[in-house]
Amino acid sequence: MDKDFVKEITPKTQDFSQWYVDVILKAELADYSPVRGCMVIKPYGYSIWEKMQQLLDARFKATGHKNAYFPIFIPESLLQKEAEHVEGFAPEVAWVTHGGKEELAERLAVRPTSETIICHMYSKWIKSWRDLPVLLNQWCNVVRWEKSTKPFLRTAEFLWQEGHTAHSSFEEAEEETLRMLEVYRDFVETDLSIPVIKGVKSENEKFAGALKTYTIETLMGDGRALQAGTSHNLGQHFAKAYDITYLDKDGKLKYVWQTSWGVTTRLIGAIIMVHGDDRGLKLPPKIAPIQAVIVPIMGKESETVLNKAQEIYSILKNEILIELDDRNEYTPGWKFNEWEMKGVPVRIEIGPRDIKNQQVVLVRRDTGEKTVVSESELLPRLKSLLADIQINMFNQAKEFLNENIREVKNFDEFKQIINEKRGFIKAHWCKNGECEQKIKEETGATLRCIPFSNETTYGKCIVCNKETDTVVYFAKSY
RNA sequence: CGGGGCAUAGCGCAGUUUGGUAGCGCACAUGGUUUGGGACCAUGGGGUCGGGGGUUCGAGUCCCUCUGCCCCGACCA
Repeated sequence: MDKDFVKEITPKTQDFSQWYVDVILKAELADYSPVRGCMVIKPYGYSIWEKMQQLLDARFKATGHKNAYFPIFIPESLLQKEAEHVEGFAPEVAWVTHGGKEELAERLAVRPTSETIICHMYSKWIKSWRDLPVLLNQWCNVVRWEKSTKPFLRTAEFLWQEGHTAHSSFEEAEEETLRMLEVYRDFVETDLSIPVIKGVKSENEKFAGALKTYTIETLMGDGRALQAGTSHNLGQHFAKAYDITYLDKDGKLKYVWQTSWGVTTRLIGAIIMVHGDDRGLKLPPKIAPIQAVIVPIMGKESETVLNKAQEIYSILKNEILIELDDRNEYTPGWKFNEWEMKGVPVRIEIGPRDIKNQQVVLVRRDTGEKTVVSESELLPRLKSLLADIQINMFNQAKEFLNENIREVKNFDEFKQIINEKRGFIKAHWCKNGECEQKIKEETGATLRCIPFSNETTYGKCIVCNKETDTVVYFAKSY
């Protein structure tokens, strides 16, 4: 029961990167396109994104945000107003220089992110303290001319949501930044079953133009970290560059305080790399476009079996996301493999034997465990099974994360673990950028985040030996 | 952008050393038998051998060049 059922997928342990690409192609999540660095998200992959959109959008609405849409093109002059921001994004901006045959008077950037154009509009819209806060979100595509790409994790064009808010005080902006980080944590942990580490980015790693960047960091199956979502407190950097001012209650003209936050289709890559196994994708029920699939085992009594399968399908379809695989050209075994590859959380088998006993067989994708359930109890059992899978997948991933967080006391130990085991390394750090840089240069690991924590432990910076109370996470990352 | 590898049917490959009729497995189509972990038989369709240029009577094969993809670094969600 454990291996060799799916020959088309390279085993994870043999070549993790190849395994990842195999799963994407075999599960029909995406395909390569004729455009360098750009992929096609196929219907099955896109339906996962649609579920993410639903689940996140509901949370954004619940926290008072409204959706809007801003242009994909940004005039060069507008992009250049915030110095740090331009410098950060300049190397990966795509430019439109012509409209038809006419050369444009001013080049247009294809948005790498929308702070600049949104800030331009905010400066027109915001006049009074009564206009604040502004709480907007945009679902769109962005383009970053990346040098090396990988499906979902890093593509030249990708889909995301970007929240952009404006507030009347630092405290309020900070509160919003942390609120949305918590929304992301809740979404990723509850709905995607992926445990995260919440924290703040170092000065070197923060978003270009931000005051502070908060992050949720996750760990992939090969021991590399992945930034799963970020929330930025932009301070007044953009407000000053784009002249976003309002007249406050006290009659004084003041700059607004801003935030921005985003998650992307990269999260689909995270689901694959955190949960997937040698048989393919494994989807947490809450994000699965198909939560259960009915595979009828037809044989000689095909009509009876199919009728029963259809009857069960029509009852369940109002309750969960379910599909009936009544294709006659494939054998049950073939279908089992196919749906496992696609990560469907539960398979329902119905065959002649089951009909005789008024039962069905439930098989869970996360553990492979089979249970026989009487037909009358099917719905409640199925619902509790889905809930159980959701939690079990989180627990499995959490266990893996915990096993792969290692605390080190010195740089030698650090290097050894990065080379042999990867994962997150917890270490004391003196908050000096040079020590951080040295670690990056000598090991390839970066400072992923400074975790939120109420405990303070004193120790020595693993690079310079200076006494410090700060413990941070390092890892090799995607 | 540096280092390495690969490119022949939808996919995986052989053929390249030694130039001489484009092959195999899977997938696909049709018909039949099957169906509780990738069934079988029969018949059939599908190729500018990644693109361009060159050498040659003749190039998948030799030479030059461009492009794409994968892996490892640097840069990034």
